[in-house]
Amino acid sequence: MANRQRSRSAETRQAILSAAGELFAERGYDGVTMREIARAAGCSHTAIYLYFKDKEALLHELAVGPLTALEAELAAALGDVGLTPAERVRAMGRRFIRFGLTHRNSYHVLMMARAGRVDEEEPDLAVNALRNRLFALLRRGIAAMLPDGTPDERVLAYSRVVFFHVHGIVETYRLSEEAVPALLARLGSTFELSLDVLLAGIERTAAAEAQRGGSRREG
Amino acid sequence: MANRQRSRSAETRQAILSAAGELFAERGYDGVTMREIARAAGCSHTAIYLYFKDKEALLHELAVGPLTALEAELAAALGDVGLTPAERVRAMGRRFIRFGLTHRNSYHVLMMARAGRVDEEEPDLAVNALRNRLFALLRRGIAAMLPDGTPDERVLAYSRVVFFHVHGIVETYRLSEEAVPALLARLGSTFELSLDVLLAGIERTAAAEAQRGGSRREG
DNA sequence: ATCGGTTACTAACCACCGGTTACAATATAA
DNA sequence: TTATATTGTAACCGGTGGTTAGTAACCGAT
Repeated sequence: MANRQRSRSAETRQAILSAAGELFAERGYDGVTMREIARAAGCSHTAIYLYFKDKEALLHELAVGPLTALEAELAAALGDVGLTPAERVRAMGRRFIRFGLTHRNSYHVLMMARAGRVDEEEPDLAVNALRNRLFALLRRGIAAMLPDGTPDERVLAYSRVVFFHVHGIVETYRLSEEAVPALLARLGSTFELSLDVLLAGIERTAAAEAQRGGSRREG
Repeated sequence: MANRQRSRSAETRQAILSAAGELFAERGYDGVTMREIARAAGCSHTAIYLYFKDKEALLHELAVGPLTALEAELAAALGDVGLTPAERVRAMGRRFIRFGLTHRNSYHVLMMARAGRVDEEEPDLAVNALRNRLFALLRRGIAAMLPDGTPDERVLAYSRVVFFHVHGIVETYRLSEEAVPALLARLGSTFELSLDVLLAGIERTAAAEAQRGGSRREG
């Protein structure tokens, strides 16, 4: 049987993936060359192209796992019935921030996936679908904390606001040399304050909006 | 006299700067090569190294002007006595966002300037000083809208929160293909909502904090 | 046992990058 | 006119991501 060849191939593929994962995490996507990955994986750099279309495809494949895990985390936060709607959004924000700081390369893939690619095939689509699902989870969380009957368009707007905020936090420290635990020890309370401000602001603004809308409907 | 040479040299230098400015704005720093800049400037790529240490120094020199203009804009917003403190912070946020979206490369320089460089000389320091001054302006704006007697440490924390937010907006659309006017037409009201949420959240959170602090002091 | 085809892989190469060096042309000062 | 800066370039360096032509090992079938 062809098991011998098959497993050899799978091992090489896995070695490439592991090596690339470690190196990307250590020094970032641009800071790592295909030759380095190959050296760490114990093959020539051309062998990588047998298993992955190009460097970016390698990164994409590495990102899908963590991103799927993030999706599960956000879904869990969204479904936590022991929390108020606002607390659920806070939990989602916290997890999103922690994820972004921990899996910097995966986060980058998530953000940089071009929305409207035509010429590509699978991997970009997978990431795009993932991104849409993540944003949908966020929207559901936001919708639950807004007054009943808030129109979809407003839910979308508030979701964007939340995204801007947490994305800003992640981006601010994405390239920091500081390890995540140290970063959270130093700035965790600032991040919490940030979420405080965000949620309080949404509640207040949305309430004012609802009141305006209500009185306008009455008048 | 040496005017002939001097002006020739100045012209070449300026041609390089103009070409690089246009190309960077069009296709981004990484998307442009020194050879392209040289071609557009009408010289060989090695000539660029006569006037600029390296590609990054070219970008830095291009960024100093716009960043200084931003500083003036923020200072003007901060000094606008016709506005309430919160409105002044809103004006600063608006200008910061517009700047970030309009001068994407300069913005990038501002954000990426490594804080603690040892081996570098002038240009990095200039950008760093600029960044510190910009953040100081923001802090003064925030301090004015917080309750009297808010400790510096809290002012800093709230300033970070504001920065996270506006930075998140800029980062979200930094790589968008959309032109700035189109972007603002489509999302300007979302950005305004975002600033609404941010300012309302700060006021509410800071008030709650002050009350806690006050009652604690009283008790 | 061996032969043909598939699989797994690589050496050599491509065009290009940012940056350096050794050298030519020209304008200026003496 | 001659010596010296100034201004510029061609050729090169080590490196990149990626391609291609070719090889060695394995596999199933005769």
